Amino acid sequence: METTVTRPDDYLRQRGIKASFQRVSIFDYLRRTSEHPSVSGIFSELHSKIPSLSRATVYNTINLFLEKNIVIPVQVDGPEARYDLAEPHHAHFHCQMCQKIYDISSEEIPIPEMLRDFVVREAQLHYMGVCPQCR
Amino acid sequence: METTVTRPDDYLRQRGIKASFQRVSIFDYLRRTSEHPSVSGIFSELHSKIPSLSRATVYNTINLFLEKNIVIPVQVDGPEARYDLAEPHHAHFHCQMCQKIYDISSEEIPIPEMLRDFVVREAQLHYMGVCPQCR
DNA sequence: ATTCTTGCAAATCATTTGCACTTTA
DNA sequence: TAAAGTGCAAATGATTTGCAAGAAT
Repeated sequence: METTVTRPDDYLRQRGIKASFQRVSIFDYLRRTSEHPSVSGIFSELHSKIPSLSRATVYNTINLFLEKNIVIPVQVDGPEARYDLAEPHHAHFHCQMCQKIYDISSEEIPIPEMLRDFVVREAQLHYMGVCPQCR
Repeated sequence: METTVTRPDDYLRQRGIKASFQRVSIFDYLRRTSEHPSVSGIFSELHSKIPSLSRATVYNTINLFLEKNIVIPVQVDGPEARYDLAEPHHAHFHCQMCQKIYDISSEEIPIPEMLRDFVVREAQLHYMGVCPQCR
């Protein structure tokens, strides 16, 4: 049995996004990393590969990805927003000491009866506290 | 049977916080409102009652409350952070059109086995999408 | 009297914007 | 080649900081 993984550029084009080198690189990095990076994080990572890369482009791209529901903001108490690829029913643990964000495997998140008349696009389960390394 | 509600100033003192007029007012407003306000929201609301109030004081107070786990940041994709009183196992729905945040009554949120060695201070269940008024 | 809090103004930092240039389809 | 994306630098807006004056114990 063979698994076919959609190529990043096709994935973007399927969503009506022109697959520029910068956008593909950013999407690709988000796919590979588990850092849940901020814009600065993405910028510093890719700046070495793409020296001409500008912060504004990273902001533009992230905003585009947010619009198209390709990424979601991850809850952090801090000055910079941090992002993750949008995968429905995804849980996170945010360490309040070291600011690291862990992915948590969780069962399906239930949609309460109360949200009957709402369009629910995303459900995030978010834990906060102190991770084992910081205790 | 009589219900005793802790007075705001006692609640703060119990947590080692001096109960200044500004702090009590801010805490009190967070208790009364269901706006999940930003710092500007708090400031505009209280500015009429306390004309001398400064934005810096609201920031100081919110940061103090965050440290003491009295408030939590609520996930919003937008420029300003928004806050709510910390009540464990609390769910929110964030409307991506009108930016309103609804409180959702939800069952106890389970703590996954995977977080055995973590100190979990808060668990938030966060839904995003479009509310009935904006559909 | 000492210590902590407030309020102002200036400083900082994240994010957005305008515009000339470059790339993609 | 037309339409859309990029990069720079300046602008904006949220948050933080330094410090003098004020309040609490």
